[in-house]
Amino acid sequence: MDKTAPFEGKKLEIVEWAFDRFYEGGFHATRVDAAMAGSGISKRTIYKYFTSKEELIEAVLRLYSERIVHELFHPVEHISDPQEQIIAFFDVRKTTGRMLERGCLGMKAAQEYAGRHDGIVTLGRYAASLGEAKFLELCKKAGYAEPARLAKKLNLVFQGALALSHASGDTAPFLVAKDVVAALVENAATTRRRGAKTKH
Amino acid sequence: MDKTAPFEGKKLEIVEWAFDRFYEGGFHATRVDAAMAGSGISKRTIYKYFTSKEELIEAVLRLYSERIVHELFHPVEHISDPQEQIIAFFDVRKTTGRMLERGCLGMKAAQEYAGRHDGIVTLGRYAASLGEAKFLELCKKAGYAEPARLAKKLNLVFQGALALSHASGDTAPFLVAKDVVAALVENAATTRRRGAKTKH
DNA sequence: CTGTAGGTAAACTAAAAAGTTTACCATTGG
DNA sequence: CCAATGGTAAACTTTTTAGTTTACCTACAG
Repeated sequence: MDKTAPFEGKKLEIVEWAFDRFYEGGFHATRVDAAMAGSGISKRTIYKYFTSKEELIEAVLRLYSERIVHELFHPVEHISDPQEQIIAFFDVRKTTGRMLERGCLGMKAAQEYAGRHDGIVTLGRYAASLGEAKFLELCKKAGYAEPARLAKKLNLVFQGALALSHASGDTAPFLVAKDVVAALVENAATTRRRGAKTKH
Repeated sequence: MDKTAPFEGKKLEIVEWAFDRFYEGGFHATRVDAAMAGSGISKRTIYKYFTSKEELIEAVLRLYSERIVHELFHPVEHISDPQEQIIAFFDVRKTTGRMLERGCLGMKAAQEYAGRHDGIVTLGRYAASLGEAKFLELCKKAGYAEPARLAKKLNLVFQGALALSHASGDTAPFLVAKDVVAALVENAATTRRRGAKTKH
């Protein structure tokens, strides 16, 4: 079976359960037993579908990438104006799930396994890069003067909100982030309309 | 001896060495042996000064709080204008050490030990809160209209830059952050001068 | 010279966690 | 009914790691 294909049946069930446990408890700190406790899934079954804890973690990170798209990007995709879409992205009421208040799992993985497991690090970094890629796409579409620069700023604010929401356990930092983002994109739009070029 | 007192002698030497190792490798992922390998300090000595790995980690977090003050706050303290001090804070050339490109150790600790070790979580959260407290102090001093709100924004940008610098391994995100911060404080200053009130 | 303080190195023990094996159970198609 | 499939539960083995013990080294005060 193709490793990059979406998971199915029991395998999906395992990965979905493990996803939440690792997300809450961290990878090293969450033991395989603890990760599956309460799921009704036996350790035997896990090792039938995965050769090691690390392989299970890789699967969790693939699921994480999918969920970023489905839970964060998809809910605002219908907004045709890219600038409005960017702002709506930071409006927690328009996104589903609890991913915003649990930090970036990709970064967590990349940090925990830096120098220890390349596959995990690569998948983690990839997931963590999806945000900036999406912002870049939207900034280009909006026709801002320096899309790459603005996308980096938006991603910075996004990562900050993610980190602080994680620390505090609620999404209040996203309200703060939305303010900052609104100022950034409105300023970029003004600059664009005036045809002026931001000097640095 | 007072636990909150700065460390001395051998104890300080142990904590300083462990600091870097835990910072690089994470707490759970870094074993006590691995943490002290190459230091010339034996495990015997560690357990003479600390009763457990967790107690050593608490000491590391106390050192981290001290270093935030010494390496991040102190180098810009001489700047009398609070607004300039805030901007200088994001100028990586004016800060010492490599703390900016290794993420927030306090957050890392609080996340890894959430629900596992209260002392570590408390110390981690405390260290992570020092930035916002400092920003709040400076925003008040500068006389901005909504100091708490602006301090939250600045902290958000700071945490974002910290996270991204950690992920990329260099401090380039702080250059991006500086731009965002400059826009934020300049806008706040303008608003203050005009006596206008930002609605939201 | 000698013993005490403070340390290293490395073997050891105990506990925990990864991964395996064995025994068993439930469903389903023939 | 019965064999095959696909799973649970729990005991087990192996590996890893926290923490301990033992033996030894070095500087130095008396």
